[in-house]
Formats: sequence, structure tokens, C-alpha cells
Amino acid sequence: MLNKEISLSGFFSTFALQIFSLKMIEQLLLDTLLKAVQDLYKQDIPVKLAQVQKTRPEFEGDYTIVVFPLLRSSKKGPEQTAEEIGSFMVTNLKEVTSYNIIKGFLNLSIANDYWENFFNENSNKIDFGKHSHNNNAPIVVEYSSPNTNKPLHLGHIRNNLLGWSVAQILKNGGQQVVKVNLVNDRGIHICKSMLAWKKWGDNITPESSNNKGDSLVGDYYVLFDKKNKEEISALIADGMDKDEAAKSTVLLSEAKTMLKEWEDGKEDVRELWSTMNSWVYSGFDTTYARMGIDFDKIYYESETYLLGKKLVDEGLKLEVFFSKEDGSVWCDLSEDGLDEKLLLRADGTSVYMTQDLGTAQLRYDDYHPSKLIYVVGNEQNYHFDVLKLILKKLGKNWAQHISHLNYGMVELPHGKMKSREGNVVDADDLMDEMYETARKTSEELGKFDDLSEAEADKLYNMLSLGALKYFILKVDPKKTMTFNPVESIDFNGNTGPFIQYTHARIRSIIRKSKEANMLQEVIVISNYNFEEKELAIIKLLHDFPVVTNQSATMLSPALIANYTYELAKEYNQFYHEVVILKESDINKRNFRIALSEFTGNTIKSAMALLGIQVPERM
RNA sequence: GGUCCAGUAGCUCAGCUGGAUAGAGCAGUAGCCUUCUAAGCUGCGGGUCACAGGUUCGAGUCCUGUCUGGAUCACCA
Repeated sequence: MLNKEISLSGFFSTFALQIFSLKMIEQLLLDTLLKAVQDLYKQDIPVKLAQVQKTRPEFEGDYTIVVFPLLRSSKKGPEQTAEEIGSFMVTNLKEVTSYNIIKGFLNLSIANDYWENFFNENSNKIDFGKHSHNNNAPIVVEYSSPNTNKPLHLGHIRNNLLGWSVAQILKNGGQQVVKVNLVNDRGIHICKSMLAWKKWGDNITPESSNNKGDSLVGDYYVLFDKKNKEEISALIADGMDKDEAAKSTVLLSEAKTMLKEWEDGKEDVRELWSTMNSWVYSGFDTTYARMGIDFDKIYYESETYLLGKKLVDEGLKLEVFFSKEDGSVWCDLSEDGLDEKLLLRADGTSVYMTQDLGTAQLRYDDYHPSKLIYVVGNEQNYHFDVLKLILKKLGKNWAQHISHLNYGMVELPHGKMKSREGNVVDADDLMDEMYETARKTSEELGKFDDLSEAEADKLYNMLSLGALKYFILKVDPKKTMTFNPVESIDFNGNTGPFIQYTHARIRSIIRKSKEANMLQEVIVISNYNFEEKELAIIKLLHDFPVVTNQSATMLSPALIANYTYELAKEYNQFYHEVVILKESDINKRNFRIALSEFTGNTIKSAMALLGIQVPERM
């Protein structure tokens, strides 16, 4: 039962699929197919057996019906069944013009004027691909959730980009969304960096060291670990057992004392804490702003852990929790196949779970959300299973609305990153490097000699972030991904800059067409003789609303990323195969300009869902 | 050891609820800039979809087992 994906299908089915004024062709084909089976074979078949899919490009046709599952109903061979259904479809659906049969596959061709109508009705819609508002209670999406003892790294980048993009995709799906950050600003790990700074920091500050606040504090966290390890080694050298030594260092006990003092509100500890945290926040703000990540609400654990403790008291009264002799508080989950879980330490200080209980409660009280999505790495699957279980035991029915969007780790070629050991890819460093690559690449191509410094800077930022974000988001969130810092991120092929380039290319066409006063009014086509590539683009554009809908259901920006790549690639082929501005037939020329603009706008909307901006030129 | 996740081309990844001859990019290689941006386009080479069984008209996709890798089972968060 545990660690199962939480099904969102029930909830998200309320997302309407009625996007166009004309009914989606897939649905139409499906309905007619069911009717065909009913008329021809007097049977109602389960929808599952009615398979309508896109025709593979090597065959003629637009949509394919797989007839094998229907043979049981028809009691005839595949060829004959396909023949009968094909004939029924052509007679009963004006959108279907012809069919062909290959083995058990019935390929249907869709009428030109269906595609023409689609184009005519949507090419000028600014909100093409956007779904209408629903009235569901808001969805709270939590992401980022940094600790204030170290700067953001590559793992946070995936988290931030995913969370932000998912929120955007849900909004685009018509949902009200609240973006939330939970800052882990207290706890033993924070005390470690505080202690190290106090001991060896010599009153250094971000200003005095000219170091970014989060980076400075992170250095002391690493220093603590280093000194602590030295102490452990010394203890082992004195003959102490390894595990025993790890628990017995003076440094660790000092950190523990500091945590207790913090919870007791000791003034100098609190003061040092807020000073160092404020350094970190200003560092985070810079990084978030650069990444283009923002939040509607920020929670601090220092403000929610007390509520967590209150819930622990509640649980004790309800007797779903129990105390041990040393005073620590636990929840027994053995009935659910899990162990006992600690909720309060013997000294009364709270742990991760305590805080998360409090935060969940607070968030529920604040928003009464229809869904609480936690964007957290899959290494914490167990934690979230336990969190839900405990909330349920406390009688919180809303716990069922919690879902954990568990994404995979970002691994380096040599394995996992560990902050304490310093082999992390720092978020700021990575963005700096990407920026440098963008600048160098652009300068080599020598296209922007006329741009001002500020304009060039803006462009390099856009391109480097586009490359980084696309690189991360194109991968299925659930999958562990590998990042090789040495090879760095590409700017050619299936990349952000490739798509950005395509957009810039389109904008160039549009600019030129405007300068020449070519296209004055809205284009309406009819009885148009499509080029193959023109139709291919229209069909892809036709898919966009389906893709945005699906990515909202599956909480997967990767679907949008891959779709956008396909669209850009298709456009580039079109661009090379046909002339646009120099086309002598005015109708064709105008249509191609309009199709270009439609494509450009869709690329822009799609990339916006990934948090990637697209340039007018590059 | 228990539980969970993954294994597709040299590398990084697609492959939706099982459907036709498994797709892209990078890297390799051969071409295309006196027509709209070459960060582009067109070829070629590259695969026992970890392995073995099973279910099915049909399996990369579902089931079982094995192998390999990762995560987790903390008085860390």
C-alpha cells in the first residue's frame, strides 16, 4: 500500500476537455466508432476497446482505429471489420473523407476543412492552449523548502523549476494555485553552522568577506562537519567504538545545547540565529530572482513547529501517541506495517515530522485546499507516507488531499552529491557558467554587435536559463537524472536555445512582413491546398491544448518540453522547405506568415509554462 | 535483510492507458549559407529495449523470478 502514487485522476477529471468551439476530433471519432459497433454488430463495447490513435507517419491517414479488439463483436475477420467500420465512419462523419486498411489497422483521413476551421478559429487566440477557470478550492503547491545552513544547489534547482512549472501548468489548466515555500530555518543543522561561525568565524560577515550570505553560512556548516570528523577520529584513535564516537563529540553536544537554548528562547542564541538567517535569506532572494522563481507565501518552520508540538499533545490525549520513560514521544505504526516513529526528542525538542505536522495543519487552516502538493525528492517517500498516516490517526480527514510529487535525484557522473562533503554543484556557480557559455557562443556567432551591453546581458541570461531549465524539465520528473558538469549543457539539438532560436527566427519573419506591410488583416483560409509541412504544423498545434491538459493531470512539465521541441523541429523543416515572404501567391504567403505567427505564439506560451522566456532575436 | 524506484544506441533522454518496421539529440561521418537567422536543414552508421519465463491475435509497455544500480527503514532535515 505504501509509496503508491497518489491518483489525481478523480480530482483532475473536472478539467474540461472542451477547448475548441468545434469538438475535438478524437472524441468525435471515438463516439462514432462506438456508434458504428452498435449499429453494425448490435453491441455496446467498453470504451477501452475503442482504440483511436494517431496514424504513424509512414502510413496514409490522420487517425487509426485498431480493429483487433472489435473482432469479438463483429465475429468477422480484421479486413472485413475494418472495411465495414471505415465505410460507416465516412458515411456518418463529415470530417472523415477516406480510409485505407493495412492489416488490422483502419486509417482514416480527416477533411481539410476540419484543419482549416481549427486554424481559422484559433490562430489569433492569445490564450490558445489555456483552459477555462474552474471553481475548485485552490491547490497548494509547496516547493523549494531550503535549509538555511547552505546555499541552493543543483537538487534545489530541479525542485524549484519543477514546482514553479507545475504551479504554472495547473494555473493554465484553470486551477487556482497557491505557491508556497517552507523554509527549514531551525533545527540542529542550523545550530551547527551557527556554532562553527561562533567558534571560528571571527565575526566575519557577508559584507566584510564580500561573500554571498548563503554561501558564507554554508562554509561554516562544512567547517563544522570537518572539525567534528576530526574529533571523531581522535576519539576512535583513543579506542572508542566508531558509532559511539560519532555520538560523543563535544561539538555535537554543544550544538544540541544550542538547539535547546534556541527552543528556550535564549536571547544571544536567537540573535545570532536571526542574523545568520537574514544573511542566508538575502542570498536566497538573489538566487530565486535570477532563476525566475517566486512564491505567494513563505512559511518558516520556526513559526510552525510549535503548532506541531501542540498536535503532539493532542495525539497524546487521543492516545494515538505514547511517551517512553525518557520523555520522548512516539507514534506506533506497526499496525500499518511500519516502525515506531519519533515525534519529540527526550529533551522535548521537535523533529522534522513534528514540524511537518504543524505546517500541514497551518496550511490547511489557511487555504482549505482541494489538494496539497509537496514537491519533494523521492528519497522522502517514506516520510510522506508516515506524515499522511499520522495525520489520519489524528483524525484529519483532509490528509487524503496531500500528494507527494516525488521527483528523482540529480546525480553527477560519479554519484550522489553531498553538501557536507562539498561535492555539490552550486546553483549560483552553475548559472554563472551557463551565462558564460551563452555569451561565448553568441560572440562566436557574432550576431549581436549592435546590441547594447544591457540588451546583450538580458539575452545571455535568457539563453543560459533557457538551456538550464529546459535541460532539467525535459526529463520525466519521476526519473533520476544525470548531470555532467564537465560536458556542460548544450545549446544545439534538443535544447532550450534551439527552441528559443526557432522563436527568434519566426519573429524575424513577422517583423519583415510588417515592415513590408504584407499581412494587414486576420487570415481566413478555405479550400486551401496544404503543403505537407503546413499541415504537419497545424496538426501539431492542434495537439497543444491536449498536451497542456495532460501535463496538468500528470504534473509533468516534461510533456510540454518534448512537445515544444517537436513543434520547433517541425517548423524548422517547414522553414527550409518552403519560402514564406518570397512566395508569389499572396494567399499562400499570407497563410504562411499567419501560420508562423501562430506557431511562434504557441512556442512562447509553452515555454512560459516552463518558466522559459523566448527572445525576439538571437 | 524489509520496502520502494529504475535498467531502451557510446552518452543524455522520448516512447501516453499493450498495437504496425523501437524514436530524438549529442558524439561519429557525408553534404547544404549570392531566397526569409547555419544556435538551422538533409543523408549515413549505430539496438538481443538488463536476463529468463509467462499472459495475449499482438509485449519496450502487463505478471513472476533473477541480476545490476539507486533510495529508504535515524533522538539528520
